[in-house]
Amino acid sequence: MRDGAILPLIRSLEKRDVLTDPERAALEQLPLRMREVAAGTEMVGEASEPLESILLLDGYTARASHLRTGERQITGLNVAGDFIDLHSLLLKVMDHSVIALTDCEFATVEHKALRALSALHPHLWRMLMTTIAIDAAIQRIWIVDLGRNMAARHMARLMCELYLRLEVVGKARDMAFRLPITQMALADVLGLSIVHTNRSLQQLRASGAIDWQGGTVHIHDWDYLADFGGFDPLYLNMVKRTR
Amino acid sequence: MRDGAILPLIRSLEKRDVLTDPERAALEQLPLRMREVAAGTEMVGEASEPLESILLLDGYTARASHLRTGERQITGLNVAGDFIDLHSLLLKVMDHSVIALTDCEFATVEHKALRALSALHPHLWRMLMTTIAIDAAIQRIWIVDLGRNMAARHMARLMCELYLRLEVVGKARDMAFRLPITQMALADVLGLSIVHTNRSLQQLRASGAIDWQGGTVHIHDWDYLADFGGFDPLYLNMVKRTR
DNA sequence: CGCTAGGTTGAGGTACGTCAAGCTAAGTGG
DNA sequence: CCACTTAGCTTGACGTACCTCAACCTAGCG
Repeated sequence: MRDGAILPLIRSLEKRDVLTDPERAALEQLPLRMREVAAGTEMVGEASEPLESILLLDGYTARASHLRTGERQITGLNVAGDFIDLHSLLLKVMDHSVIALTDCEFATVEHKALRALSALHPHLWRMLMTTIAIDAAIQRIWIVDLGRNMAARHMARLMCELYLRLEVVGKARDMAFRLPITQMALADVLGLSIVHTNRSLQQLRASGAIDWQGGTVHIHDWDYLADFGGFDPLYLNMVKRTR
Repeated sequence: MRDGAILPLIRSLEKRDVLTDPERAALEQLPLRMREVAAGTEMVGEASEPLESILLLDGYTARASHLRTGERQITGLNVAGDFIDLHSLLLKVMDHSVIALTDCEFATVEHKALRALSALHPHLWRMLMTTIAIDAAIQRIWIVDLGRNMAARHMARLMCELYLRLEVVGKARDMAFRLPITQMALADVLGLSIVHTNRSLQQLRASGAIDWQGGTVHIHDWDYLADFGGFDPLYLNMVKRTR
């Protein structure tokens, strides 16, 4: 499992730009420490100051913030291939926690090793910085959904987004993907109550656009789903651009 | 006006880290093209591919996304000293537009010049990348507010955020700052209707926490405002850290 | 076989939105 | 100097998307 562990990241980067052989080699030679955690584990605590970044290899993690009332809002979802908390290298103090929504496999990389990478491979470093900018673009879409979209449309767009992000790293195909999380977690993504999340989901099911059973989402009508949710994949920047 | 134009940016960066003299000089020697626009101008269009980045010197700009229904959601506010669309250097295609909410002074810098900077001053470059990460942190707070906070609390937290961000660049002091934007613009920030924005504002006024007249916000009771909104400035990363 | 986590449903409440009207202040033209 | 316009703010009445509470259902598990 150690070999090829970094493949999802490479796939994700190559969706947007060309990796040279030396860059690819540099990534493959990054000193990774392989780890696993069970669903529900807090992987990085709020206000902590990590000395390493996390590369997610399998499963789902969430960036979560907690209010004084005990409520929780998830501000980001990460999938295999995502370099979670690359930004902890820049910001030092975590303004949120990272939680494993499912059982997860991941690798940790010391900040030291990443800084070395930045010195030796400036273009590769720029590609990694680009992933931070893409995360920010995704957050902007979430802001639009939370501010101006009805629950079911918000859910529709999220499903479109997840499908494309998972497809890039080979975790989704044939209009289906694993999503073994609870409706409570989804509610915290959408900023809804569990009850209303359930009802919005039923609305999508009733429309024939998707179903979600046994932890697997099937998209039956992509065109309808994307149109209903107002999904435009531009923000995911899944276009290869020359350097 | 050309001289010292970049001062707000320098102030903003020095709030978080130390600038060496060569770094400071490099910033001051950036080839800037000074410009002004009137309130309401679209400064960068959605789906455009800018070849320069904008450094805001005075006024307010907003990142805005439009829905098919014609509704608008503002996903970010920028103040003097903010390097807007630094990320356009990384992402190429704009996923949103940038709008002047007030009359604005700004400078444009060619991407070419910024790339040169990245090669010559890697640490300075990291500081600029850090501003992207901070933007993302602010967006996460907005997601939390939109998802889980009542309108008046959301507004309270926003006012705290704006005060601190403006104070860093010398645009706010004595618990007051200029905010000559319309309630419609504020509504698009908060994801509310104009009517409800107005009523939430009145609630804050009635509580004695703030008032907002003639385009100037006065914070009468910071402690109450921060507590009511659940404001914790951690996410703004306004702490100087050694490199 | 009982326990538990998670999903589903109904009933009633609330924080919002929408529509419509009236208000104020600044600007414009005669 | 005054009518007129216009953008923005404010208020009331009413509608709705979503929340809360509470119950029940289902499947997995010790």
